[in-house]
Amino acid sequence: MLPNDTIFHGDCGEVLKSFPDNSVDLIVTSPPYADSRKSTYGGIHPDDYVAWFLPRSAELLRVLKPTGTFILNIKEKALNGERHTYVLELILEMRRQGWLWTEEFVWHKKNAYPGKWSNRFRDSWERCLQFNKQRKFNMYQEAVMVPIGDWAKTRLAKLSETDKIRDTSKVGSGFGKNVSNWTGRDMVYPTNVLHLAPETGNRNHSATFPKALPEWFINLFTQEGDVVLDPFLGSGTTAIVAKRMKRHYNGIELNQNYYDLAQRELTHVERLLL
Amino acid sequence: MLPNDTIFHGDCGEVLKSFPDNSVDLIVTSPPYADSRKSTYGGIHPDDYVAWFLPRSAELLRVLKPTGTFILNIKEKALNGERHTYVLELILEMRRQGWLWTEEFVWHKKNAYPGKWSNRFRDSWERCLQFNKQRKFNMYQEAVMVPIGDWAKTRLAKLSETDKIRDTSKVGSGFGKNVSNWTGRDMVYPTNVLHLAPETGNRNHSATFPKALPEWFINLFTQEGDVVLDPFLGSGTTAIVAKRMKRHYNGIELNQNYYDLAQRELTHVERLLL
DNA sequence: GTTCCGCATGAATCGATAG
DNA sequence: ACTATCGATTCATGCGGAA
Repeated sequence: MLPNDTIFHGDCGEVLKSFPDNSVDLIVTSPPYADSRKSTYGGIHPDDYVAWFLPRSAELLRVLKPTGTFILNIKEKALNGERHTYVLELILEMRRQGWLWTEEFVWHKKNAYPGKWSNRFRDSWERCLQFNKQRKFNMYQEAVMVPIGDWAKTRLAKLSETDKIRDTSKVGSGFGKNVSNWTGRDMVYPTNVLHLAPETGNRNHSATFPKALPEWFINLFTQEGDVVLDPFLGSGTTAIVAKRMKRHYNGIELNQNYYDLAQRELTHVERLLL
Repeated sequence: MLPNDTIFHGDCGEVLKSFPDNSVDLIVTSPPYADSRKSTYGGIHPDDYVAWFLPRSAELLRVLKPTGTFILNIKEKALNGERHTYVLELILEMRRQGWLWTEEFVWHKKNAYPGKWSNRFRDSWERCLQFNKQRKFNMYQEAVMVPIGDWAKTRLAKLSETDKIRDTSKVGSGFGKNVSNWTGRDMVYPTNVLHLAPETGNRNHSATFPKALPEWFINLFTQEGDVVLDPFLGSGTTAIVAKRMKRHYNGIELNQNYYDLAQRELTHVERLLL
């Protein structure tokens, strides 16, 4: 049996072995980027990244339902003046593993990390790779429809966290539907480019994973009561968002501090929702 | 000798052989996309694309100056419900050929044409892959600076004491800043995400390659008098823009109709410039 | 309660210098 | 020669306290 609404402390490559086959509707995660969070994770060298990731993605392939989706938020770093190729190689290897590479969304980060270099500009986008087990999968496009016009800037990016909490408690059906309630029929489907600002104010976790990102994919690929898994949970963003949206969550986190933090946050959120 | 301001009729794989080594400052092109412009180009199947492209990129590597840059505007198509992997494979193979993969710019097409599919949204972005021969290349960043955001007006109006010195981040990210460095700035450097609307008006060429795209890269990677090459010239956009910007151009086009069209347009532009 | 304003923060990368 | 560490660079946001 798949445990519901649980987070685990450990390496997802190990923890996932206790999960049953075909039990998760959506995996959405942002794994540790190569060599970047050295102080908190082991710091995997770019050259070793694919070999490190593949056993874990094999487990993810096993636990995902045939109609489910895997969203992988990742970006290769620049090394010796070049973009490293490990993400490209990862896509090719995951296909050999049995995954279908359905789509690549662009997450455009408006307030990207500052800096100036002689040979490149600031990197203001990341990949959100969509993988599936089969060509037919669950997708609820109506749940992420947006007002005609500049959808992301005017709606998604501007909603503050308190706005979302208020809306959730009032309507209780997730934030995408609320938007459609307000604006009536002038709605269109979005594109594969997402405009979201990373949250820079989080003092507890160095990696910015804005709530709106998992929220958008949870709306798009799941319904209420479905199971969302984040095998690299970090400070718990995905689980918190899933819980608020009335989905079941499962999360795995290796780092003790993040695990504790996620536990605390989730307890807090669950109390709020009662 | 490299001919200046000339366009050639033929396959660039052949025509380029008459070009001398190390003679071009910037190559910017949008090659025929796999299998998409079948009626006009032969239609290379996605599975054959890499093998078709590599001999041509080998010639491009030869003719490019060591300080030069190659910008390849390309996007893989969706086939059987998946994104095809030929662009990823092409990047890996071009590196084996000797290219450095310096950067991947995202061209966000704001007015992407509408459409609805059961398993994906509209594709509103394309890759602009930057390749170089060596880690040191010519880049004129000042030429593409953009106006600073509105935030600066209020933020920089009054500086605190910490704003005037180098203030190191407390979280150990190693990032320090001196806010007073920004005062008096009107223009800032852009990021690696380009926001340009495709031009819809050109009925003569099936691929939309807006003038602003080659223009931006010509500004960034060349100075007046430099040589710009487009080995898949199409209706001549790159050559026309280069000419207007006082760069020398060379173009190659296989299709007779596009070749004639580009000739006519260029004659017209050159007359205007006199 | 609402708006305004000050301020810390961030999945970064390169080149130089040191071991 | 090859790796490790360190300093320099600089944009836009959301939060919290003040008005």
